[in-house]
Amino acid sequence: MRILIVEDEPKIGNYLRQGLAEACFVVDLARDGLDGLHLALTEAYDLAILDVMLPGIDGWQVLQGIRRSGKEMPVLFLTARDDVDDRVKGLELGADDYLVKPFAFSELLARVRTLLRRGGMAKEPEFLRAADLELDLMRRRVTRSGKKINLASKEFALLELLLRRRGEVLPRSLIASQVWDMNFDSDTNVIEVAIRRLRAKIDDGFDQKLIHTVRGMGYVLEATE
Amino acid sequence: MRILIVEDEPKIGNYLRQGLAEACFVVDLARDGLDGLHLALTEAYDLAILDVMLPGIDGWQVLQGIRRSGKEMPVLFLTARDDVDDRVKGLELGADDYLVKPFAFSELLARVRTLLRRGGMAKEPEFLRAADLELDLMRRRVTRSGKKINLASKEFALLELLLRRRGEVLPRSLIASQVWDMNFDSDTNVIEVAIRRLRAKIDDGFDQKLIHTVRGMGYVLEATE
DNA sequence: CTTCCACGATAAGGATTCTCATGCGTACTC
DNA sequence: GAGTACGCATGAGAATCCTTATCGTGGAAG
Repeated sequence: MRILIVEDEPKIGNYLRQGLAEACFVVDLARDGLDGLHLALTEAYDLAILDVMLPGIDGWQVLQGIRRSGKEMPVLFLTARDDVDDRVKGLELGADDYLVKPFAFSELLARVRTLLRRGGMAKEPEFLRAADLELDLMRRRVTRSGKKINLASKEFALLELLLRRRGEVLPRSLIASQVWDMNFDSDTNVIEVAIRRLRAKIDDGFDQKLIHTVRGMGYVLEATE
Repeated sequence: MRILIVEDEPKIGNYLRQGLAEACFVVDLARDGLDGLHLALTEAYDLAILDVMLPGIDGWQVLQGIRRSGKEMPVLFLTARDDVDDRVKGLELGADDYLVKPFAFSELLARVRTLLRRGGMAKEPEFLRAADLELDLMRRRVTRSGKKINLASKEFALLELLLRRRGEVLPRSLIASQVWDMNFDSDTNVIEVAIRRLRAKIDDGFDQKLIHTVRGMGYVLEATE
């Protein structure tokens, strides 16, 4: 699988190249937008990773150039934390996914694999919803009935999992593996505690409870009444 | 690559099978020692993952049976946190690596890959040392001049990295990627803070400092005088 | 030699997350 | 129906880790 990286910061670029090479990808690295676009048009890649902020022409323009040429490989955008609008714009222009800097390499790898598996079709959704609860994946923000709710990172990860598999009863083992990178320790109740904290933030004070306990099975997020 | 798992707890066994299958390994799962040994002897595996506590014959006996038959594939042991002696025994019997339950799946995967890459030769060391500092990888314990030092997990990971590459100057970017799963955020000083905490525990109060700052480069652990 | 600046050290504070202890409710047994 | 065991809920406390702010120091430039 061939991947094109367009990234001007040498530290990041080299790290990505090295990390992806170790994961058995063939990687080309371009240091600016022009080089990147040129490579993208003359070579055949299965995926492109574009930084938004680039010297010369920026990531959007590279993306536009790629799409105009008719190339359809999936594109993953790298954006700075604050430039939310950039992210929206990138998705509108035809990016398939985005990643906010700073990010964990494992996160990048996971997304790269996902994009390659499904060939770039079916973009990442931007929102997850259930009843009046809304989770904004891009902005990493959560609201219920329009009211902003602040979630810590574990809380967010847990809610994201519950929402992605809304209606399914998720056993603890699954939750542990997804949110905690797996932990077979039975003598801990981190999950209960985390659920408790999450409930306090998204269910307490609301009539309609969204998180339900299924005794002996696990937890579901459901908007049934 | 074919992997044999011998694990009686269904939760763990299934999870391992699934996770390793997703990582493109061919996996067989045995629920007890006898089945496991039988499979190990009749089929050809590139690696075996053995739980110590098993119904019927235990993990050591399976290992002994494997070795007696002349099979040399690498063996990774899974042990409970408390049974330290078990771990030592396992290594003496010819295991190549061990993992303490509970563990992160990513950790397991990393070790599996390492073992497969080097074909099981060259066992994991049990200790890392520098001057009078000793890090016990199995017990996850650290002593200096024989005095026990309690380290938090990040501190331990950092010290382990420094010790594994003792004498090398490690740039921040490397440390960040290894200990923090990479983080390109420049406006944080987590590393300095972590180094500080680590120094407080292993260098403060000792004449011979082990952690040295190399201005503009990074940090080294060295026992030079 | 002095000044300035970048880099690192350090302290303090806060946020997050885990552990532990305990309470409650449900389901099962007798 | 009473007793009991188990699973989950909850609260309190602590450990760990990160952020921010400030200070110090070494090295380069003038």
